Amino acid sequence: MLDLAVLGLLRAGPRHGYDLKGHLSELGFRRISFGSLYPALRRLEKRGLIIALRTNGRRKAYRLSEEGSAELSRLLRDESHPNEEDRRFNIRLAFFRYLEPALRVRSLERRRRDLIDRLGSTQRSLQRASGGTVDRYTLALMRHRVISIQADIEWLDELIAAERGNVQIYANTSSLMRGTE
Amino acid sequence: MLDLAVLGLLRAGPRHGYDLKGHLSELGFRRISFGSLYPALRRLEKRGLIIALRTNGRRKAYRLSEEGSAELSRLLRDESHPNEEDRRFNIRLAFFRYLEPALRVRSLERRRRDLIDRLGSTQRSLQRASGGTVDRYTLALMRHRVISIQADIEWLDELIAAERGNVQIYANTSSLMRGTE
DNA sequence: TGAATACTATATCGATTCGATATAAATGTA
DNA sequence: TACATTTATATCGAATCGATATAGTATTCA
Repeated sequence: MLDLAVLGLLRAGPRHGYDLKGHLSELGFRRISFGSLYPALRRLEKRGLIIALRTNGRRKAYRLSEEGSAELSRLLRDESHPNEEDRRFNIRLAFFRYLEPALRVRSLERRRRDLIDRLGSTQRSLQRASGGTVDRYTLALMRHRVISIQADIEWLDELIAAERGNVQIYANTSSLMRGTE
Repeated sequence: MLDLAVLGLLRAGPRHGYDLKGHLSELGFRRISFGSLYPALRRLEKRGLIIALRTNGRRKAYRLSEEGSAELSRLLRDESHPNEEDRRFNIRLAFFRYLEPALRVRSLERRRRDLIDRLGSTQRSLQRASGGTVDRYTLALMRHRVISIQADIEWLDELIAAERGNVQIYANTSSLMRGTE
């Protein structure tokens, strides 16, 4: 999963470890630690997917190799993960531009099916729980989960529509900038 | 994190491993694997926080010890995790009924501050990215993240209001049951 | 009845990831 | 100059994941 993120970032040009961490944060993957990032870099270097460039000072920059680029494509295409982790899908999406356009809609639709499944089972859980057995906090949690999944599916529908018809997404942005306070 | 979940579930009565997994799924923590659950049980048993009960057959049920109950309270109270993981907060919330009522609002408000922080930094990322440097998928991802955090904060506000005023939450449930299709 | 299939249940293994900590150079700033 | 912050890499033990093994029990149905 980190491999995917690292290869994806290096696809745009050479970067060193600390720099990668910064860009991952910008992308929203804030909790990825150096304790996984640096080992991942050595791992990828050993596999020949990235190549260390000597730079001045303590920095060790890496660039993507041919094999690395191929591996990135493979990971982006990869359909062997049924019901993949949210984080993993998000990382894939962040590098969607490197996925063959023809495969993008398919990938989004697969994600949609996963979420529909999840919605169903979460709703069933909720319905069982609504029988009065469950305390209000758990119930609140379950309800919020349903709403979140529904919102994710609607968002995905917009992405799919945009992908199909080249529709403009999110015409209005002002609400995104209001501070909830 | 798993410790918290296991202790929380056992608080309501003895259960065996497979059973715990099932209940975790019901609660929405679907991706917790046996590869972490069983080691966690042995870990907790070794620390004397849970006690194995002999049952018929292959089952090994566990019950919470006095120390386990104390540890659960401690973990629920725990404020040493600034900006805790979403998953961890959700697990704490699922067992909120075991947290002293006076501490509940505080805990929710701390979570709210964390989310406000996250909202701010995510919005700043988005604003930087909107300068035209970033592709549409990454942009879509960042925008969706902002919206999700805003929704989480609003949900939290309802929880806080309910906690303070004993207000009924979610009067209307019908929309939660519609299948998005 | 008996064979095939699914479900329940525990366990283990290597690899990955986390979270905390150490170290030190460069840079800012009082 | 002295001190704090930021940049940067590294390491360590522990937690978690994901896949796989094993085997008893229940269900199905030919």
